[in-house]
Amino acid sequence: MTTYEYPRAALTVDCVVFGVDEAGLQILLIQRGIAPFRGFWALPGGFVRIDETVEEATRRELREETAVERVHLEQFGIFDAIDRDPRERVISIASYGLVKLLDHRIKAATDAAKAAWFGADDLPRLAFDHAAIASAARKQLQSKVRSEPIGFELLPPKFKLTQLQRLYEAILDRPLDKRNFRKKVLALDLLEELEEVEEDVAHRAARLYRFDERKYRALTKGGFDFSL
Amino acid sequence: MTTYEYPRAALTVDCVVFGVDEAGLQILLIQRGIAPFRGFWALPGGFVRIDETVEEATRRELREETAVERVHLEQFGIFDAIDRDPRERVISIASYGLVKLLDHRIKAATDAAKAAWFGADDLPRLAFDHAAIASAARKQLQSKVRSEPIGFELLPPKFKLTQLQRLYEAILDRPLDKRNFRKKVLALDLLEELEEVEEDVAHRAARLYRFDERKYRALTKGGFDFSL
DNA sequence: CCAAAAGTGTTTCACTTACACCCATGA
DNA sequence: TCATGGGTGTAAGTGAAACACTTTTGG
Repeated sequence: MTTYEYPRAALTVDCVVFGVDEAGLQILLIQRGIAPFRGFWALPGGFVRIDETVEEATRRELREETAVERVHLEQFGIFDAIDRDPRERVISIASYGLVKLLDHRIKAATDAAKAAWFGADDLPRLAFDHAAIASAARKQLQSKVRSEPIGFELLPPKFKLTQLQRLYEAILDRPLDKRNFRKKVLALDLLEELEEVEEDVAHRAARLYRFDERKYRALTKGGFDFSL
Repeated sequence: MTTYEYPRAALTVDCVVFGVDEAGLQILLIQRGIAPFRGFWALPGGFVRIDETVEEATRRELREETAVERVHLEQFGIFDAIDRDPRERVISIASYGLVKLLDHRIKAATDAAKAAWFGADDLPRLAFDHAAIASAARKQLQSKVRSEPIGFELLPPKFKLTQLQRLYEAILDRPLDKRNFRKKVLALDLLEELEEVEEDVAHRAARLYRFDERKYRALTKGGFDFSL
């Protein structure tokens, strides 16, 4: 059991990094410099080293390839088709990541590896089976957002309810009723209403809110329903 | 990219096989014949070969170690702590499996490897991190059973509603109201009511039902709520 | 005063929950 | 006739969905 009868598959991680801006849900891609799929856009990712966990590998690859550092990660699937990589047998563990776009918009563009954001509905042709991975990630995000308040990971610390609503609309890909949305999200009692309001806008200033992680942790034991 | 800078982790699969009988939810374990953890009970599983998918590896290991053949499998997690295997770095992909206990009750006991069923609440001390894997599998099963009718995988083709209710009670680990359960499960319109009834029982004979996979497939696009 | 987004309640309908008794069968 | 599980309906409460106008601000 310390020697092996069989050759091993290689293990990689791939990560679908989501951000949201005015244009909706965005995904971070890198352009490959080497074959196969040279010149194609692809998900950031790479091989898992023997002395790191899967999450550590994912964070390391994101740092190296896209300079993304603060990111909420969730593993969501395994991609293991025998021929998904033409070079050799590679099994990939897929995660999605959520970042506050403003933090990362510029960094990604200035990193050595060519990285860029694309609209989630408007991805270029991707290397390997990355299109399938990205599509699975969106489905997973849609389903996860109903049972956990992960959406807040995508917003700045202070935000207005309209921003939050736009975020959920982008993720769920359907319009939500304003009054019902506010009623429900406030009823969860996870938001702290701040004194501050928006400034310098040509219309009524919006009240700002902050996600109250303390209240969330208190609620989280027992699970709850976040569906909208 | 065809040679590697870094040594590779080994990739394994582990499977939490669930069955249900009168005593409730059961889990299938094998007793280890070799070190480490010699003599301990463990989840069936083993190394993934280079020419098989993760699901194929899981099915192969189940066949080899427990003679379990017909099983509904779902991957649910990755166990990747650096030191989870004392021999070397091993990353494991965990699945749970659902079997009709009657099919497998005897086979498991007669296979070469020593295998046996244990009450899910009454597991022995397990090898490696298998206790954590089994516990995660139960949680996952509880949550999955709310969104998909996987419970039927655990029952014989023809069953009575009381059996189905006992099954859900075993999985969810709480009592359910008989009238509400029947109302809801019939309202889903996934069951075909058979002409046949139970026989040779010392009380009123129960009507038998069959899961209608056709109707399920029709409903499945759009997703639905199976919570009880 | 106009444009643009913020903010606010009520009604309807569907679903969930709680709850107790009679029925059929074999021993 | 008794013991055992099978089978049935209703009322009250909760949550989801639909829906339109007034407020505030800067230009």
